[in-house]
Amino acid sequence: MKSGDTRSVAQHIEALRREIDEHNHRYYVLDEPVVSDAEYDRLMKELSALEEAHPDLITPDSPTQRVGAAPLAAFDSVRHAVVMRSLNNAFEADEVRAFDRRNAEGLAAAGLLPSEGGVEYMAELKFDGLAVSLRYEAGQLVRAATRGDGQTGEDITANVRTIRSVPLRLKGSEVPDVLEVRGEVLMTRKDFERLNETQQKRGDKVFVNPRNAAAGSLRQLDPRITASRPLRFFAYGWGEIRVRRDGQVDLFRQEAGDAEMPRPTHSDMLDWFAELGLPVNDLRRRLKGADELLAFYEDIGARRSSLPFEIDGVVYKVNQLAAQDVLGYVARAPRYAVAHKFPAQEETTLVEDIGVQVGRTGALTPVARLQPVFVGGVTVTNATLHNEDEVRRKDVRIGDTVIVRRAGDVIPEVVASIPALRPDDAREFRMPESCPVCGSAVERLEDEAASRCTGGLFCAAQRKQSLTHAASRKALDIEGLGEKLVDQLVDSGRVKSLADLFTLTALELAAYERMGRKSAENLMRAIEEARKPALERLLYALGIRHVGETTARDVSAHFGSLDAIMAASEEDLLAVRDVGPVVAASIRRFFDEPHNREIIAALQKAGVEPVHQAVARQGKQPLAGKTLVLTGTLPNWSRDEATRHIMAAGGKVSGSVSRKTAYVVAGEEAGSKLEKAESLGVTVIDEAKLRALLGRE
DNA sequence: TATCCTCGAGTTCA
DNA sequence: CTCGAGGATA
Repeated sequence: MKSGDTRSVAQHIEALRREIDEHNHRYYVLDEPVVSDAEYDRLMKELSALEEAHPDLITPDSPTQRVGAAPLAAFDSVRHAVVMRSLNNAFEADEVRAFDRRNAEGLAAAGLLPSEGGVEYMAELKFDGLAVSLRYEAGQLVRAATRGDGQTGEDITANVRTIRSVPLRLKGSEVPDVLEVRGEVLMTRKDFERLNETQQKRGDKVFVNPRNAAAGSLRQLDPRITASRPLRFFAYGWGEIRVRRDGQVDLFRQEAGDAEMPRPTHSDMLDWFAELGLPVNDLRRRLKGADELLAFYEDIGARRSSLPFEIDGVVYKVNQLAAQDVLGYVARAPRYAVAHKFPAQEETTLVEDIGVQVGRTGALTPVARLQPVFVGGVTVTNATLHNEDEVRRKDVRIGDTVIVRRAGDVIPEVVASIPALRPDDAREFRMPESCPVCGSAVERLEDEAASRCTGGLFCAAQRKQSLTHAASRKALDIEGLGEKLVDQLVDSGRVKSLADLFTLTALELAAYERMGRKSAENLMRAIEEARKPALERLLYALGIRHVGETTARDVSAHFGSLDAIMAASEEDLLAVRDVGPVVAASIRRFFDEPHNREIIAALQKAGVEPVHQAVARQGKQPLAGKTLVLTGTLPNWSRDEATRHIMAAGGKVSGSVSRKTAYVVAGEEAGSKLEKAESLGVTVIDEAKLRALLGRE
């Protein structure tokens, strides 16, 4: 081969590499690709083919060489040229104010008077991932290491090379001779979920959270596995830096207090990293004084759940590097920076016991009694475990340490147990064979997840729950009949069924605890109003299995009176839309039960008479035939109000998003339904748009 | 029969 | 909100 040929091939290869690097940068770092995946693949193929033909021209920084290394036996340890420090934490606003005050005083004492508006800071996100250090020499990525104890970490170069957003060589012609970049490796929530889906399909281990998934992926001895995991990287700091100046190599080490860094402020440094092609997160601000820092914290906190990745707080750093040097370090952490943490969304705690609750339908629900733990802003002591299978699946035992979460939602959830921390005397949960409240037999039907108490209304727990259900807002709406009072009424034997409620007198009520004359009168008035319920409300209040709000409404509208419903055969019932064999049989069985007939007779005797409201509301029906889904908190309407308005306009409100959903109405702190809507391409509107659709401004 | 769409039921803390 | 399960539909 002629040497001229080789040079032109080498030039061609280099040009291809530059082009691919640029596309990589645009795709993985800037998130704005300019070529199709197919075009990108074509370039990669062309490069591979050329390299295959000229193996001598392969260099380690070639984009084809991300996954090259063979599996390791173990990780080598690496000593960091400059220690990787940790940050002091702040949880309260006062601590942040104190931090700002200390900085202002410290700088003033050194003659560095803060500018107008206070000390300048760089505020950034605190990613919930793994801290790593990347070492570039002459622009080439030569080493990547975990944080370890701060002095010494593990060599994870082969794995980090597979992370697409980490450049194998720095961009630009003036790269530093040495640059140690510090940053965080993490996984986005979406990537995490997708990874777990494939893991589950393959029967592989499912990860508890994105952080663990990222940690597990980074600690693979086989880089090919890491390459298949969707990891990301964000740069936020640095260790050793050497830059050539006037032909001389200058050494810059922040900790040594060296005079001049390549750029004078922390934010300039991050901008410089971005110019070198390193991923730097956009959510960073230059701010002045404690008030602006706290406002940033609030703002990020409000957006936390909608960020693509998990963060556990924000970080404030004094922006002037000269000022950072003046403030210096205390013990392991810099004085010029602080991590302002959000309340943890996930915590570990101890399962002290697993109790059992009896629901309205007799379902026995295991509940983990937890050692109180502060998660997501509240102290959690109980968490449902749903059913026996769930306890098995999560392998939660009494005495276990578990991970507890309050995700997007309010309700605490046991995410997983940590078997490694299990004591020898940990006990497995056994579903009791008899009801803990009434002692009746417990049965679990085949193909059902729930175990049920067979005691029916003989069981005090079920009686109480059915009364509470009947009094609830969507049923008879009896205000003032709370859990405590129901307990007393049932325990005293005064109220055995729904009908007994309507024979109560104010005088009688006053005898119960915490029942003054005023409360008793209010309750009597609420009971009085409940004597004329809409038919669908009464039907719902009866608590027939499989008959909820919607079915009660459909059945009421179809038959028009309680007598007609009671007289309907299973076949008649099947004619109602959305009523199938199971629901029809359940309704028929309820009214065949002599005890239930007695209760209804007693209700009628007590003057309870349902009215069938003709809902034949004329007028405009702009949402006729449309299904809407509500999520989050609307600015002016409650969920119920919005539902009423939508129904009045002929629309339906459903609880879950599907392709048939016409609109998703999203308010503040919208949850997973918003994401689902976006993935299905369903139109998302806000309250104002909904009002416009309803024809009211 | 499989798949999608809804509905029902249970649930925490302040 | 999420899961389980019933009902409708292809």
